[in-house]
Amino acid sequence: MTAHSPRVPGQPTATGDKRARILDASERVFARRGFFHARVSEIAREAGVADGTIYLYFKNKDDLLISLFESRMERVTAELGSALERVGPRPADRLTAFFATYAELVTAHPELAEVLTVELRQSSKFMKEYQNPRFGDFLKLLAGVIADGQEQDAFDRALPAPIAARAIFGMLDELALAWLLGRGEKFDIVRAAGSLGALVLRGLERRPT
Amino acid sequence: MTAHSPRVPGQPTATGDKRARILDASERVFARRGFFHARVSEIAREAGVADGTIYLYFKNKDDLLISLFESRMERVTAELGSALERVGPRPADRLTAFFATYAELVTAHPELAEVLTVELRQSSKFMKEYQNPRFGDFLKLLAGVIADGQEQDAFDRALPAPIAARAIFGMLDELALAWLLGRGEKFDIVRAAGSLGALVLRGLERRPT
Amino acid sequence: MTAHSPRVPGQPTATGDKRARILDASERVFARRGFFHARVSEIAREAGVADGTIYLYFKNKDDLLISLFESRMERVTAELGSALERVGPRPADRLTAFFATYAELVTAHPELAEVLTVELRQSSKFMKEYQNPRFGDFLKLLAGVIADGQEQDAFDRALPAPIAARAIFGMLDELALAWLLGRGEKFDIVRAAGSLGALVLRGLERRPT
Amino acid sequence: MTAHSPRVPGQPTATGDKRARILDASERVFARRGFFHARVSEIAREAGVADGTIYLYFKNKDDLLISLFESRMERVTAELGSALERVGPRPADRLTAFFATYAELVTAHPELAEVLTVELRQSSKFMKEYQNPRFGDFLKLLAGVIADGQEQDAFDRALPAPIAARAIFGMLDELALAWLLGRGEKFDIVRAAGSLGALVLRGLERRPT
DNA sequence: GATGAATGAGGGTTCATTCAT
DNA sequence: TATGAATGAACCCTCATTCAT
Repeated sequence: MTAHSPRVPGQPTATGDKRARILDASERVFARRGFFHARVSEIAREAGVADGTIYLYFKNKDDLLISLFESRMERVTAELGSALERVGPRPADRLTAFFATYAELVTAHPELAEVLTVELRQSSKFMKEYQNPRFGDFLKLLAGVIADGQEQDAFDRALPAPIAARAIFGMLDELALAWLLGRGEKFDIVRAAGSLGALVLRGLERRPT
Repeated sequence: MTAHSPRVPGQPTATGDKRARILDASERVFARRGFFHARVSEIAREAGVADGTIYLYFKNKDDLLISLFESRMERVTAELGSALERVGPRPADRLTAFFATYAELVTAHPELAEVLTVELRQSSKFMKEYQNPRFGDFLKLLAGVIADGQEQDAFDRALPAPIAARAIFGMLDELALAWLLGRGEKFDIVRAAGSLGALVLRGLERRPT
Repeated sequence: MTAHSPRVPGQPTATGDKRARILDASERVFARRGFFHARVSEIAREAGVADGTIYLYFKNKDDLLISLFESRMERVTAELGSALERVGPRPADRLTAFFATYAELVTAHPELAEVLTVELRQSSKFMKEYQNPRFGDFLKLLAGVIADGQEQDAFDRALPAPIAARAIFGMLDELALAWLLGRGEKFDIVRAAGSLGALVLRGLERRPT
Repeated sequence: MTAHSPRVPGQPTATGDKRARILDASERVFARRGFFHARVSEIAREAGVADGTIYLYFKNKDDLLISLFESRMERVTAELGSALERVGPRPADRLTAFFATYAELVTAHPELAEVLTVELRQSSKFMKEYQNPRFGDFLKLLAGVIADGQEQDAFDRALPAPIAARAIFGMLDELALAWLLGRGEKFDIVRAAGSLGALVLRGLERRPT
């Protein structure tokens, strides 16, 4: 590590470490309070840095949220991508794996889910200029599975793949929200996602005549 | 309606009219700015009343949002309810009508959709104590259709009806969001909802063996 | 009672009755909340009239306080005046009676005492233009007793009578305040006033050489 | 005092300086407008700080008033305490010094007197929970002088020392108020306090039979 | 006279952001 | 880089007062 640490993207540096700590803290605080009720100073305290330090790594509070989305959506998409690879090329298997893996991610990272579920939507509205490219990647991954199925004549073509992907995300997202808010009477989200996946698959699959 | 409108208790009066104007204004302003960025004074100006007047009808800004939800969800549920009645008793028909009617409501009332889609979620988080009974009614209507289908052996029983209802709402909600934000490249949401409804129906229906 | 009810000062009229109810209510509310924290609407509710009605009898909230002072100080001065008359002409007896009667008034009308003790002072500052003539009468009554004693060579002349009167009022006022705030551990204010009166009398009386 | 003032814990620092400036400003503004009419922004302007800075040092406007009381009563009690020490142990001398010093403090710090005289009373009512420990210390100092006199058989025992102290404070306080409000026709408060002190002393002293 | 719904000015307080150290 | 004290714009809400009925 030299005095002028070279910024290697994706490589943790001293700087990168502090940046990551701020992102982790903001994830917890946004999950706890929501974006608008979260205070920058609380994030700073939770990250163990001074308030001003946050502004060395992020332009402002909005940028912090956006950066958090990008960071986390990137991870989520990567995780789902490798899960799909593991199950092989068949669209039906991949779609099933998508549902299962998404549900597992939610249970493993409820704070992440809380932020993505609630705040992503908020932000997509009041930051219309922000195109959220990582969320686009996520949708493309899902749409790709569906488009593959359609091209292979395994899936019905009535619904354009991007719209189907969007609707499926809506299902999973709402399922996650219900699970997150239903503290106490929590249902089994992994099982529910499995049934939902089966339902969607049946709905998509072309019937042999 | 005579010049001296009779005071029928429980019926909207001159007072009810002002309350309604405030709710209408808040719907537009919340849709435009989002709840947090909306200023009470802007709602007042848009409603043609003084700032303080709002506080004669609503406890505070939060209560205004909650009241807006209750008012609008009640309407939406009523609208969907009568649409379901019109198509008769068959669960498959009712489910199809649900998808179609929801999409029509979104196109007819984009501001309402904007508020429900984006702010309902926000509020369900930061007002965890608020149980949102009207949204519950909405879900019950949908869950009832599914439960009926399951009882009549028309629909698969793998997924509990309330969870299926929740997931379907998520689909439609996300579809609405995509449509609302996709200014310019707007797809046909009614057609998309139709295809989605068919997909879900196929997924739910028990296959003849 | 004719249509234009003649305003006979000091005579209760239909109007006077409502005015009196408002004054009574304001006494209780000012005592309970203090002038600044008292709300006009609370006074109206307590008086059983509409908010606007108060403005038919009083110019504004300040005027309500001033009118309350005048009304109550008039009563207090009258009460003290007749007590002094009952004990005869001797300044020493009259001074003693003043202390005793003041203490009795406080115990009999704690709400009145609360208002006079706390709010009179506040108002004497922020309403410097208001000369408070009834409080002047009150002080004159007391100063008169002292001046009589001085003229009769019964009391020392070192202190001008108006200043002595003011100081004595300060004593009694502070005593009342201590008694009012000391809920629970209340001392016997009548006895304390008696001792204080004796102390002041000894201090005032010219010593036989 | 070196250029780099050493950080002695408990000693005023740069921070302490700003706090003191806010307290000084609030003293002037409260004296000028009264607590309720004083605006926080006016205090900030007068202190040469931003509005928000006040909230770094004080919880809210009420806390500012309370802190002002504590700060000033502490000073007053300290000043009176050292004056009493200077005149020696005799209760009669100490009581006389108390009257004189109090009057001198009022003339030297009229704004302080204005706040203590008018606002202390107000606050003791609407902040009943606030026990005002510094005012308690002040009263204890005075009560101590009287109790000493009573123990030494120099003063009459009819009146409990705390009540006598309270009454004497009432005298001085009312005297200060009359002096402060009597702009233009100001009497000589130091002389008046001297006469009053003599009066009280005569009243307290046990007569040789 | 009496009402009370409506008004709207006013202000305490918060908190994202800055910058001297 | 890092700090955190200081900033000051922004805003929700209160409540004395008015006036149409």
